[in-house]
Amino acid sequence: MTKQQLGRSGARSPAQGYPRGDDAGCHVLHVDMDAFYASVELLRHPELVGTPVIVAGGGTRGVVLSATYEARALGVHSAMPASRARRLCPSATFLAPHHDDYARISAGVMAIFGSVTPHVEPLSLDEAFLDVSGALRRLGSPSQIGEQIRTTVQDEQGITCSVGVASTKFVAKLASGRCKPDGLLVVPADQVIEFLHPLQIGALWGVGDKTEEALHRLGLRTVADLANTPVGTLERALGHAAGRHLWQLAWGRDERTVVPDVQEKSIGRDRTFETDVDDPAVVHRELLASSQSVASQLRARALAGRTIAIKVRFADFTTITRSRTLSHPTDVARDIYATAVALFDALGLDRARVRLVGVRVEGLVDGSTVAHQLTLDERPEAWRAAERAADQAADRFGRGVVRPASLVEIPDP
DNA sequence: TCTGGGGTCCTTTTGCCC
DNA sequence: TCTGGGGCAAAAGGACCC
Repeated sequence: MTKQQLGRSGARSPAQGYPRGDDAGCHVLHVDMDAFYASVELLRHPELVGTPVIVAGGGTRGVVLSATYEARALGVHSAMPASRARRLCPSATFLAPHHDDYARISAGVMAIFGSVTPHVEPLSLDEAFLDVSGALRRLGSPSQIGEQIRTTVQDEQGITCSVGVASTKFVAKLASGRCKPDGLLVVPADQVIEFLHPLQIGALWGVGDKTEEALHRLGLRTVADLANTPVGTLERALGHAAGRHLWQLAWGRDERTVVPDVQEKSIGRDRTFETDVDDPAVVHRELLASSQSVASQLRARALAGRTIAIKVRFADFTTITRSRTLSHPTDVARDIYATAVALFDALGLDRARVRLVGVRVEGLVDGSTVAHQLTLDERPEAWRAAERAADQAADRFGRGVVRPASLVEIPDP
């Protein structure tokens, strides 16, 4: 494992190789698990360590969720259609995902972060920002803390992670990406520009295919090119917010702080059918199942929402959304479903081939303070009570028992 | 090569009110 | 009564992230 100019430390090398003061002011850590889903699968399949392993969504239409580095070496990457991955890498072991395992390991990892500092901002199951400025006296320098985290995660959870250490969130994020797998990279505060400017534009957090294309059209390829372009030009090409934001990032400026306890803004569920569907009754059934799933998640988190949105993706992959805002927030599946079906039926589809449907509830508020008023049904409290009872039964006997019963209980209007 | 499922944020359009 | 426009919220779409 090589040590790069900015202070990469390899797998087990100690943190004390850094010049004193190297990480001064670098109070933001970005910790990212390496090939998270695949690594968790290897815990159950140790015989596959060192071989190409690909975790892919179920069904014929799955995509790659995660792949070991042996598979990545052959060109496999996440979000790639599983069918293509199979062609690229026929010798790989394909495994179905086990989300409960990932959630359990993730909770363990987040608990380790929490023992370092309360200032933890999870971004997903497998990564988080930490602000360690309050932990320096107790635990050492930021890079020492990073190494402690790496060791503890490896010892307690059996998987490796990479840590970026920097003075801002987005540089920490880029740093962790550039020392993967199983590394740690410090970007000293006075070397941020040297770190950023040689990078390709597409490496920036927030630049995807479309934005990269737009910037290439302006003849810009590196972060230095971006930094040396008038901000007005970027605003015209990318929109006001994105243009200005990227220009700021190109100069290493990122005011965002680590925010623990970020509140969710929406909860939803969508499903891709195994084969395209043109029967409205089948779509309705899926809307019902999704409405029930969303409602029970809302109740489990004591949330309710006012805006119901549906998403419909057609066979040609064009996607539309429709939404309606209710007079009061709800966490009742029956209300969500009634709204979702009304939105879908209003599309007036004449047996169009539907690939995916989804239901999302937005405008979330604290569900415990919501006054439960009459909305779509004259007896909403009765329905809430019935659905709560179903929640409890599901807790006790498992989802499989209750869901079909609920499907029968709530007739199509 | 044929594209998941969970989200966030931003922009543009539209309808409404004054 | 007609017209214009500002301001606002909701709706819709799209880009992006993991």
